[in-house]
Amino acid sequence: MPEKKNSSNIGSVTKALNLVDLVMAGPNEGLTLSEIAREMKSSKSATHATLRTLVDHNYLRMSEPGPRYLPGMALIRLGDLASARDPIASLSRSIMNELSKKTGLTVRIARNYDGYPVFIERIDGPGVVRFFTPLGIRELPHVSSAGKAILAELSDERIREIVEESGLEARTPKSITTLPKLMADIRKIRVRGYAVDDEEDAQGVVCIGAAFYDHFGQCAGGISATGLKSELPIEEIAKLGIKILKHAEAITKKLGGKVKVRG
Amino acid sequence: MPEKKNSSNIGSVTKALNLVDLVMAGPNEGLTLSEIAREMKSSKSATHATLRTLVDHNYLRMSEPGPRYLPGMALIRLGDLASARDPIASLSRSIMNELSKKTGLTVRIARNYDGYPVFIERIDGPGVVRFFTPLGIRELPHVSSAGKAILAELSDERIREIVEESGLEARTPKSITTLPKLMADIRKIRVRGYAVDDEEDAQGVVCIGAAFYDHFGQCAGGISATGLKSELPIEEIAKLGIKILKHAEAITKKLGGKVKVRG
DNA sequence: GGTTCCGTTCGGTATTGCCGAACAGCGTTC
DNA sequence: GAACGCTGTTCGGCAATACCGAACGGAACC
Repeated sequence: MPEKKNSSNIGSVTKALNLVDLVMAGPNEGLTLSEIAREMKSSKSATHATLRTLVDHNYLRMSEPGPRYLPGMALIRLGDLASARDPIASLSRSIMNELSKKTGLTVRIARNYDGYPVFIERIDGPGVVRFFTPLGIRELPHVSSAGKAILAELSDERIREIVEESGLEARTPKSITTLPKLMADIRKIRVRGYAVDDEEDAQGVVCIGAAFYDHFGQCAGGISATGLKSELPIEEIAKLGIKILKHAEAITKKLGGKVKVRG
Repeated sequence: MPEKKNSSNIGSVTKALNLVDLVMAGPNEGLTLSEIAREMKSSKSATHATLRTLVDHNYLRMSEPGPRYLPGMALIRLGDLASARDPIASLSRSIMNELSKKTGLTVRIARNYDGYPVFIERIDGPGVVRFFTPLGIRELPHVSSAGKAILAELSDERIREIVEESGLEARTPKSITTLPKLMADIRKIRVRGYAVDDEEDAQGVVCIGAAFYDHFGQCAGGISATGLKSELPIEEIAKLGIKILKHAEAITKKLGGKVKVRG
């Protein structure tokens, strides 16, 4: 996913990084050299050289019997390091754990990336249900509680910009798909301090989120708790909202920020 | 850390990947272009092009005010994906959680990489103490319980090879530094099924580990629990060993392997 | 044994990534 | 205020180098 198609990038590096993404998106058994070369529309020899370089750096590894390429251990190493070096992720971890234990829900935090949420850490709930929630991806802001909590911290002007940029895609019949409806929800969020995603991203899935702030008073991101609709009756949501707001404030304090006063 | 200095690698890609490592090893505030160019012994313009490519792919990002380079969100994305795609890591997670909850210890699993342990997942204990335990790195096998548990599954011949390759570095006064002592410990591990690292890697830190097996009957890796020596009296260790062995067997079953019968 | 995939290696070509110089934006210092 | 040092950025020219295609060697399958 090359976000910006900036020219004057180094071609061989771009190719190598795209190749990593290709292997990551590939099947669990891995991909063969020929498959990769075909997909990359490049010669086998050139692809081979790139692959060897990536294998030498452990970005990829070869499967045990068949010569197939798989994700390598350097990716785990870099991900772990990046997570450990991210002040928001590392400072929030204990608070996320606490929230997950108290509520039994899956807890996530997102960074505020120019108004868009990027989830950077996740603590799965104890139940058998696992939510498909990839990390490190710039997500649409209007279909997650953390995203909406971040949106609510922006100016109305900036919200309109973002909506114009990326639209209001309907993930479910309950998704917010018009700007007036979104703004109405944003106003509610600004008053009560927490956001609710009631099956707006996935059917049967509810999540509640609140924003936290850095030492500049800027919105640094949002924390959210996710669960099944059947486990979260309406009357619980308000209570949970307050609880999540409290945990968001705890993160704000850890980041050295000022807790927002709500009227 | 380029493991093998294989020639005929793609230079610009190698440079780019080394550059990622450089930023990862750098300070939390990030590195400037000039600093990176100096360190890489390359011109600013060339380094700039490489950096831009990495930023476009989100491997790196720029710090908010000052133009400094920091780890990007793609690393978290790839690490999360790699972890999710690793069958050992994803199948073991629930078992690791259970073990951590029961014991209150930090639980880790390592893959068997040609006899060397590579830790791929970690669940921190509830306490305030955090152990510095990076993931995705080929570690020395003789200073961790998971490493020794994996070693015990190899032939004596292979163990000698590994010791010759990487030596027996002393991390603490209690580290095993001679082959006969290592072999004596290995024999004990083979009998009782679990390995103990009694302050052999770090002072005041104890860990206990056991191996698990894949459907070929090969040792796929090891699981270990880590805690402070003061929390783990000698008489507890045997009990804990049995407990960890049981959890290792649970992982073996999930991997479709056969549980080893011990005499 | 033939056929068809696979992965790997090897030179020739021209693409392309490198360098150094020059420019522009800040902050400090004199 | 102006000069300096440090940034990051851009541009053209040269040479290195990453590409390609062909050829080889091995495995699997018919």
